[in-house]
Amino acid sequence: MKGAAGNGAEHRRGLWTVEEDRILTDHVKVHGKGKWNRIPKLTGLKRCGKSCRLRWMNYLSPGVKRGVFSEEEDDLIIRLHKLLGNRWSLIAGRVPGRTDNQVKNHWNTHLSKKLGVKQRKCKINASSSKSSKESGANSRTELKSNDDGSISCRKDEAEIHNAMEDSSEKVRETSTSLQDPVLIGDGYDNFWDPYLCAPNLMEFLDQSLDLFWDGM
DNA sequence: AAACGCTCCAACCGCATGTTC
DNA sequence: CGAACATGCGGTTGGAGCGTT
Repeated sequence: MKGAAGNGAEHRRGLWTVEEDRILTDHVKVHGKGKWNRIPKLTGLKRCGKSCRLRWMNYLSPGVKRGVFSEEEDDLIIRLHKLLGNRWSLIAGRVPGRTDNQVKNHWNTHLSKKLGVKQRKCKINASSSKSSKESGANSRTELKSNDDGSISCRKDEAEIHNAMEDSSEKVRETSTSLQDPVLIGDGYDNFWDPYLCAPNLMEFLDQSLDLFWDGM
């Protein structure tokens, strides 16, 4: 795998064995999810907590669907990606049984080729991990729908405000409503950034999906 | 049969944010 | 309030498996 930095030599790396899977599954069944960093100590697994979490979330969790993606799933992912960009966790949240990693892999290996889409970078979600390293900061922005229906976002409010201001010109030029969405982006001819106009993410998604289903 | 190249997915990394103390 | 720890995310990559030469 990648460089030795990070978890140290005390942790095993690479593919999980059946025995490791069994130990982790047994532990989660008994103790539940969470406190991943304690699992190696408690179980004797020579894996870091992050690795345990990832293995459970992406493979061992009973909710995870295996096997090939159906046409319907493909279609849903394509539409959601058009709406959300590379926000894989959000997309996966709308595709039952699929994880963000599965969706991301499927997009990168199948769907992007199928559609002939260049890997786009979200306007706000600007930098790759490499450029993040170079700049010393990750400018990723994440949308989250809260219980009260509002949207919270992992980014300084000032930056958010600036981004919105920055885009306001496009907003004025291109749209004032959901029926006439905000169009930005480079990979697609048009990209509608929900971040710029949605008061409520899930409501927005539902509306948007409806519009896309109707419009296609 | 061996060597090579390609595809695809599991897993890793670095970073940001959230939580606890 | 700040430090330490825990969790979650997206980008990237190693390598198993398969097809081709």
